[in-house]
Amino acid sequence: MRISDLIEDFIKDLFDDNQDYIEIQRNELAEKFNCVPSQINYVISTRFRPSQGYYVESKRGGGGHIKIKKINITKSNYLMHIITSMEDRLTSNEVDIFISNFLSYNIISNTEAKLLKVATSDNVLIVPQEIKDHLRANIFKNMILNLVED
Amino acid sequence: MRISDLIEDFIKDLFDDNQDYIEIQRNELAEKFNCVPSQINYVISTRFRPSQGYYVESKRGGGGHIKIKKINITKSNYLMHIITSMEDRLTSNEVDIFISNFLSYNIISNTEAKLLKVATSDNVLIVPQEIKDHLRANIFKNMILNLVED
DNA sequence: ACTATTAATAGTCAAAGAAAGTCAAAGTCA
DNA sequence: TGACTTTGACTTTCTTTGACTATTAATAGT
Repeated sequence: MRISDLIEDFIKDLFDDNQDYIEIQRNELAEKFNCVPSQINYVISTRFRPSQGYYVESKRGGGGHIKIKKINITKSNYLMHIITSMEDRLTSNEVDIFISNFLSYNIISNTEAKLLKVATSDNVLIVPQEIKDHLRANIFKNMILNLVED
Repeated sequence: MRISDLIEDFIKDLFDDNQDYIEIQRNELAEKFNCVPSQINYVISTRFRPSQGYYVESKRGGGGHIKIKKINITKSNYLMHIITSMEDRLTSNEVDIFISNFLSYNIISNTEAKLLKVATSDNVLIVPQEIKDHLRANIFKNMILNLVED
C-alpha cells in the first residue's frame, strides 16, 4: 500500500465519533511514516479538500499544527454540499476519495458505492481523454443527486 | 502455447475460492513472462471482459496496480445472461426496458434502478451521438456486473 | 517593557520516480 | 488473406522527494 494511503487512513482514524476536528503535527507525523514533511501536505491537498467535506487550517512556528475539520452534516446537506462545491471535472482518484468519505460517513451503502465507482471508472468510460473527466463529473453529480432524497 | 494464453491462465489461477478479486502489477507480471508490459493490457482486454464475467480497474503512479474482479456467475444466471447477450450499443429506451424488467422480477432495488437510469441517461452522457449508445452499453453492462453478486 | 534574534514549525513548487495506458506497426498462423 | 498476437515508442497519471520560503513562538538583549 502506498504511504499516502496509509497516512490518509491514519488521519481518518483519528476522528472518533464525538470529534469534529483533529490536530496533527506535520513533522511528527512525517517521522512516524518515515517520509518527508511535504508529503503530509500532499496527502491533505489530495484527500482532505473542502470539496471532499473537510476544512483545514494550520499554524506555523513553535507549537504549530494542522487542524482538520469535518464539515457537520446530515446526509442530504452533505451530498448537496459536495455537489455544489464540486468542479466540473473529476479524476477517478477524486471519485475514490469521495466514495471512501461517503462510506465513512455512512451515507451510502456498499452497493451504491460500487455503482458510483463503476459508472465513473476509467475503464468503463470509453471516451477521449479530453472529455473523460468532464463526463465523469457529470455522471457522478447526477447519480449523487439521486441519492439525496432517499 | 501462446504467451497470452499462459498469462491468462496464470491470472485465472490467482483466484482461489475465497477471493473475488486479485491484484497484479503490470511490470512485474510482464517480467515474469518475459514480455512487454503492454501485452498484459492485451490479455486483459481480450480475456477479461465484462461479457466474460470480469470487472477491471487500475491505478497508475507509485504503488499502482491492476485489479481484476471475478463475478460469481452461478449466483445470478439471469443478470449474467443479460450481460453476455447484450449488444454493444444500447439506446436509452432499451435501458428503460431492461430496468423495468429487473424491477418487476425484483432483481434490483428502486435506488439501484434510479442509479442505473441516471448514469446511462441521455442528458447525463454528454458525448457525441455516434458514441453515446456504445458508451451507454459499456456503463450499463459494468454496473449490472457489479450487482450480480449482491 | 520593547525589540531583535533564533528556533520551530508549516507551505510551495518543481523535478524525479513509479506505475499503467495507448496505438499502430510488425509478426504469426490457420 | 485475415484474424489474432507480439512489440515498443510514446503518453498520462499519481506519488515521492527535497530545496527553498514564510510564519510564529520563544528567547535574549537593551
